[in-house]
Amino acid sequence: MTGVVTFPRFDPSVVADDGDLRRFCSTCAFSQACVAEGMDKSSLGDLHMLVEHIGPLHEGDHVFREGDRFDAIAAVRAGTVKTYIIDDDGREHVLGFHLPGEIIGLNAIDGDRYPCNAVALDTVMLCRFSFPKLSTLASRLPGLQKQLFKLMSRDIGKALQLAGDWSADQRMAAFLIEFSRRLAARGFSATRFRLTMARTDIANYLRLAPETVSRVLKRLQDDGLLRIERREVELVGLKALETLAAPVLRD
Amino acid sequence: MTGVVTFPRFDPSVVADDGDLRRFCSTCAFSQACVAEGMDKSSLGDLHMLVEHIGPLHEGDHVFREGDRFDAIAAVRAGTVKTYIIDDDGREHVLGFHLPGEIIGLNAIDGDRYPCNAVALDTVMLCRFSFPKLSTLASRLPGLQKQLFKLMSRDIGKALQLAGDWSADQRMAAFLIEFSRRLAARGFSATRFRLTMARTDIANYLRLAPETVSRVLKRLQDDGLLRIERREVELVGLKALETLAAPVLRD
DNA sequence: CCGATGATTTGATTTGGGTCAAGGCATCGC
DNA sequence: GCGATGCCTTGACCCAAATCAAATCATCGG
Repeated sequence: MTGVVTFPRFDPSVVADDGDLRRFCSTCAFSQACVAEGMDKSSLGDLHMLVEHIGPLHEGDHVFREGDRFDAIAAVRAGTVKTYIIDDDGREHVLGFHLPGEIIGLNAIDGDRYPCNAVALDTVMLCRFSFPKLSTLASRLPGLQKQLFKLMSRDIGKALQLAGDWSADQRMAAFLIEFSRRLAARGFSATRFRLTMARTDIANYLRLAPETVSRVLKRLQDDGLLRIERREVELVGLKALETLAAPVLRD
Repeated sequence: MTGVVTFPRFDPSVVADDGDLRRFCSTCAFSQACVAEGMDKSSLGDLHMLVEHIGPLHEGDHVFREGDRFDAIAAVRAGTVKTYIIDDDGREHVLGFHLPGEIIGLNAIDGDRYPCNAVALDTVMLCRFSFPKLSTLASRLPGLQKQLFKLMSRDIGKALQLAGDWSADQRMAAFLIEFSRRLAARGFSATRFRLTMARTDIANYLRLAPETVSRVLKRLQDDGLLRIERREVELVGLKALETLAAPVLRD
């Protein structure tokens, strides 16, 4: 890969310096989705009443840690959050990467403590929602309730997808395609982007060794399906990658 | 294993012949849990108003199939339900086994069709809850809403557990211990029980080959951790099995 | 009882991905 | 600039579990 490729990047400072975070939040994916699910727009104010704006958090800062008392879920507003656990042998298991508009903490609702850690991979802004308050509000706003049900249901499906029995190539392709789609849904390029996480994180997410991640990426590059240089990725053979990922993503 | 061991078994006919299914349902785990989450007992009637009793289904009967229009979740009242998908190569991926008191269909809420199949492994009785009606009711009954949130949150955690990177022995031990605990919670023996599913089902659930399941069980038996004869199991070394399963179950 | 059928076990062999070890290559503080 | 640091890649080798093949066992219809 010659001539350094430039990638569109989400720049949190655009938001952070905006001065009116509430205005941003009113257009955030979570609020929008609630409205899409039938929540009256006039209720957005109620929802925003209980939002607490958090951030900016910097790379390595934790949103919460395993064992912390659970009292709130959070919508990522900018940046990437990694959720993970450390097992008895000190191995890290990455549970997910969370992009702007996505919710973290849904797996903590059952139980009074967070069952995992959440750490910022870059500069992160969050909307924090007290969960007791949110569920009280959800009783009054069916659109909000429905959106919460949907989000949790989706997370079950995503986790089961990850749990499936797939080859290293299939896992990697599915990861790249899914990441690409999530970026595209946020207005970024589906074919050129920057990975916000280290190879080790990808490995721990896909349950592979970092060496395997490296080798699979090299193989996909040699086969002309993608170009990758450090964390900059270009998906050249999007179709072929989608075919490879199809059984995992079920589409 | 000489002298045939007898195992306590859940006999659905006891319920099916009871004649008053509603009475049974009023004491089912789901309703009880809603009350435990703060739902007023006087609201049990409202909940039962929208229950539709299904069954008995027999071994091999499907509760729903992938692609069916989603309109209801169901609480297992008796028997065991297996949820699974078939991938492009015709391989079966088992998503879960569901015992009395457990809910199936929660991963279908996001989307208008069931994303998986659900089949009876033995004689099954179900309580069917229209999901639109249930969520409407949940708006009025915070205890019910809370219980639904918790159940879904728990399912996310369970799925992520299954997704972890564990050895065949750890997976098998975790499966047995979890199954044992779920039976114990329903008043059955924690150490002697009958597996309601085939080796192949266990294999497809744990993402192992059936031959591996067989070999792991043999090894655990040779090591004195359990005795198994066809589907009858006795957990002899419960402590040792729990130790083996601990990193998976995180306890 | 008997053959058929499907589930399970057992043995032999293969292999995908892990582990170990060694370099390469950006980035950063001094 | 330059060594230190951490991340990433590459190569050699190994192993847990898969695959392939075949035998055993339980169940069941007739």
